[in-house]
Amino acid sequence: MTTVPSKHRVSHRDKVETAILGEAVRQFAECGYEGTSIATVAERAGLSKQNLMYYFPTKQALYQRVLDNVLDDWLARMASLADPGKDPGDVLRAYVRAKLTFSREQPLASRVYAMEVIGGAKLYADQIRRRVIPLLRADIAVFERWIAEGKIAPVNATHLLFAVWAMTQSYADFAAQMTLVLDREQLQPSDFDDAERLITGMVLAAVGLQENTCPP
Amino acid sequence: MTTVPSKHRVSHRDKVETAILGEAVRQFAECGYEGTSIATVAERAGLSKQNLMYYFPTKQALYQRVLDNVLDDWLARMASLADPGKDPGDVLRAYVRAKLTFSREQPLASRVYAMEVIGGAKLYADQIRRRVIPLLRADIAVFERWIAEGKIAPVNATHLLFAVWAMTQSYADFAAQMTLVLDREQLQPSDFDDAERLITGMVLAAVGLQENTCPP
DNA sequence: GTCTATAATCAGATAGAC
DNA sequence: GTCTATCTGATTATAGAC
Repeated sequence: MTTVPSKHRVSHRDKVETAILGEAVRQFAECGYEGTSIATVAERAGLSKQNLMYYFPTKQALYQRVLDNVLDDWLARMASLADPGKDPGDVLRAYVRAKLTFSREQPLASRVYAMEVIGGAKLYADQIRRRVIPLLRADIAVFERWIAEGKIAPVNATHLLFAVWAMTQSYADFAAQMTLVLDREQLQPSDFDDAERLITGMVLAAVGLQENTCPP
Repeated sequence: MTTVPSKHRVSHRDKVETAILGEAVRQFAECGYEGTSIATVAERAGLSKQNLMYYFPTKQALYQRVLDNVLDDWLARMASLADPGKDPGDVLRAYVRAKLTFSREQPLASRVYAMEVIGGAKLYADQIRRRVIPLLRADIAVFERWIAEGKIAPVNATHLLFAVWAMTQSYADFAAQMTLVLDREQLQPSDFDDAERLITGMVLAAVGLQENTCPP
């Protein structure tokens, strides 16, 4: 049960767990929870199924750990971006950029989370309630305060956040369709630059911080 | 193999297939392809698993039919909305409304499609290439023509379409998370009204057809 | 078209030697 | 910690009577 304290900086257990989790997030993202077999994950991580189950006693435990890691990473990037004291334009730009960076750097993580939510979040609703919703509500409250102070145009703050979430998230989740439209093997850095420009422009125009005009 | 021509307006086969497909789309949306068992679908549709397999010889055949129906419905709603001769504002409003209506009326269909794309569209990439991409490309071309004619502001038309797609689609796919934020059992008609107002406002502001200003 | 019966396979999980 | 061996249950799919 307990582990002997290791003198190595990175224990063997950590190394093996990292390898397992790296393959697990890939499989869960591609095939979903039920479509993923722990035998496949084990094989690609370079160990036997039985050995994997020494580190993660059940498939659910593995899945929960993957989701926990996804959420940890995401929360670390997104926490306390929205500060009512900062400039609204700066915050909105940073917000879009941070979410888009997550989609670019951790597309598999994004897809695992998306699949869980689409399926109704039956296994993870409680964690979302506890860890995600408060953050989203706080962000919405900041937007609403700016509106009350007349710093941004009076839009529906909740749905504005939904919109930002959706637009940025889709560059991970719907990448397969986007690459078909763009006729590429995979999304390029320049695609993310284009996305950031367009989304930022949309959001700023929506809240009255930027004017997009037609040429006369 | 072949069916005797029926004198009934709706054949027995049609009725049974409709019942099966109705449960199948629900199961595939909730549990994904691998997570769905045809035995469960059959039971909820009121027949035996073996009987279901008389109508759909394999699980894949059932899944393909579900996806085909999803796409048929979506294409019927979205085809030829973007007409370069029409008023850009009217077209964009209609586009947002049509996609949002689909998310409200057919959330399960939307989720099945989303899961397939997130997983890499391994089974359905060809159909998407043949039936979806041309439509999206045509829409993009219309947007670009309006830009060239100076009718809307010069934004990246491709990513504008991605944005509209993402924002509207998310009211089906991410409904589970939205209801947690909004603290509701399920999304209400008023939520879709709010969404339509915000998204339409964002899109029109982005292309310079509407000014959103802060109060002074 | 619907049923009973069953084949064939594969999954997650456990036991125990080393 | 890692291995061999095995259990148990579920799943897709088929065969054939009626």
